[in-house]
Amino acid sequence: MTDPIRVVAALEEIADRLEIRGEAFFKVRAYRRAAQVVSALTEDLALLYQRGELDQLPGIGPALAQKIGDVLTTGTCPLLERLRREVPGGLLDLLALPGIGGKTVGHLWRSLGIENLDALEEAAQAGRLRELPGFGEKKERNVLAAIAGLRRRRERVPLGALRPVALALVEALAAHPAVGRVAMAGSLRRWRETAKDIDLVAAAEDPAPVLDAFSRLEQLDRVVARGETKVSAVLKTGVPLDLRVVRPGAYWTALHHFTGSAEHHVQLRGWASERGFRINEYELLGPDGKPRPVQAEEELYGLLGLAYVPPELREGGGEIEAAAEGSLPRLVSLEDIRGDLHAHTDWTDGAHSLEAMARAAKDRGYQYLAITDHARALAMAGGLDADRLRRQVEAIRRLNETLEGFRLLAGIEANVMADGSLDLEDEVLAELDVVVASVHSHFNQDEATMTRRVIRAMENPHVDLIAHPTGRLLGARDPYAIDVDAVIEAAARTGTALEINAHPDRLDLRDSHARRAREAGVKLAISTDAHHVQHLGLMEYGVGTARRGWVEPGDVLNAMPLDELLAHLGRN
DNA sequence: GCCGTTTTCGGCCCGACTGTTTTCAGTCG
Repeated sequence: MTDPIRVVAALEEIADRLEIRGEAFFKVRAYRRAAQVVSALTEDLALLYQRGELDQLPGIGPALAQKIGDVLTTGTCPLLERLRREVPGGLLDLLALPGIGGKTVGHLWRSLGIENLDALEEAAQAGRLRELPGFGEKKERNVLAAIAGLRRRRERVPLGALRPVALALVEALAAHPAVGRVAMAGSLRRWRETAKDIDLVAAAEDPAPVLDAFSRLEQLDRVVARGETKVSAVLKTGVPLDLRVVRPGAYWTALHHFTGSAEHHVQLRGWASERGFRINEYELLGPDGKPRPVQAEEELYGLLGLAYVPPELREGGGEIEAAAEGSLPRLVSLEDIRGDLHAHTDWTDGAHSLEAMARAAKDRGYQYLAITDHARALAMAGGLDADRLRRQVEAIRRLNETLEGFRLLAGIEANVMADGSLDLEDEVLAELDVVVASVHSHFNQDEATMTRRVIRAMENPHVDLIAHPTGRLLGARDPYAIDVDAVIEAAARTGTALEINAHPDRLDLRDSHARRAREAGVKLAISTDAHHVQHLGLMEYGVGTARRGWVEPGDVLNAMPLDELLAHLGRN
């Protein structure tokens, strides 16, 4: 039986290809909507199928139920296969270009015979796009810029796409009887926001059977190189991957070596050599030239007279000096997090009810969850106007009476309009526990205008924090032009917190900005922006990013217990 | 393609913006 994720992917692919083919808008939307319904499902999709209850789901009738059933049992369906023959796959890449949608892709294909990114780039460079109705020179330039941006982003894959894959591979390896220890290394272990490849390190007395078993894993597309201790392969998703298998005695030095970063190693080896030590992939050699046994990474640093440097800090950003003088931060961890300050419900574009979100947060051991649905300017998401918001606040207050040891906070994600005003009146905002403000429109303002706009929003005394302050979508959209340092300065001055949006497609603020913010004394909120109960689990990505920014629990708004948080927000 | 105290056809979350137009199509959230 196929994974529900495959079903969602198939429905979305059908929608994309139908749209390119010029199919009726509402038909396309029916497939998109079905994909959303399936992905938000809390019941077991396969079970619903077996009971013949798929067409009970909202937006799913006999035709879609049939197709979902086909995909569940066979991995595909006749319509999808036909569309794959009729619509070139290269056109799907074009949909990822900002400013290009299904209709335009269809025109480009039918009028100019463009079937992929390269052909589009060539046509734009040759000035052939402006021949199309609705196209001009400016749009042609925008297309070229969009292609360049897409290429730049695709060199590295967002952490959120690779980490689960790496964890699954680690799990598969750990199950092998010959494997002692195994872990992911490289930039994934350092929680870097994107990665070029997956690095795994394992310990085994005899590497050969482990390498054999690994080479046969179904996730691999092909093995590129195979040596005594190493396999290089490419996953079916096209991501390169290295596994090294070393003898148990060399595991910790190998893990450390392959965790990096290169810059950290350069500095660490410099420090070590000044003290007569040498470090390589397999061992730590003392001033006497003899290897020192290393049973953990802590020991490696300890033998060199340094405090343990967590992987997230190993970037050559002053961590060696700090480890030497004992001034490394006590990094925030998942256990410090007491709640989540940015979440959506089915009152707007979230998948689940207030109660379901509250229960999920409570089950995670949280003390609180802020409901911050979209405000009215985000019309497509069903943004709340003052009346509906007040009704939601009432519903939250009522629900709180039934939730023991847990509190839903009534909030809003207000839109920062083009001029920096908000799309709800101050008197409404004053009734809320927490006000999150964010930019969802006019992304292409110049830097000065955008910066003034966000700062004006922070100057509103009701605004508690700015969500995803730079607006980027990893691998999809560059940040808008904004002077982050000016925003940090204004945040410090106005006492406004800045969000580290934990969604792995955002991670915004990014690590380096988070570090500058905390140094300026700005409070940070690590928030998931959950639109689904499962998104609450993305918190670890935000924490990873915060750790890379040297963030301590005391810097984090949602590391505060409820009463302290309410006092900080000025609401008791 | 789905759906129905607007019920078997004719609707289907909506408003702003952009780049192209001279009244609008396409995109975005």
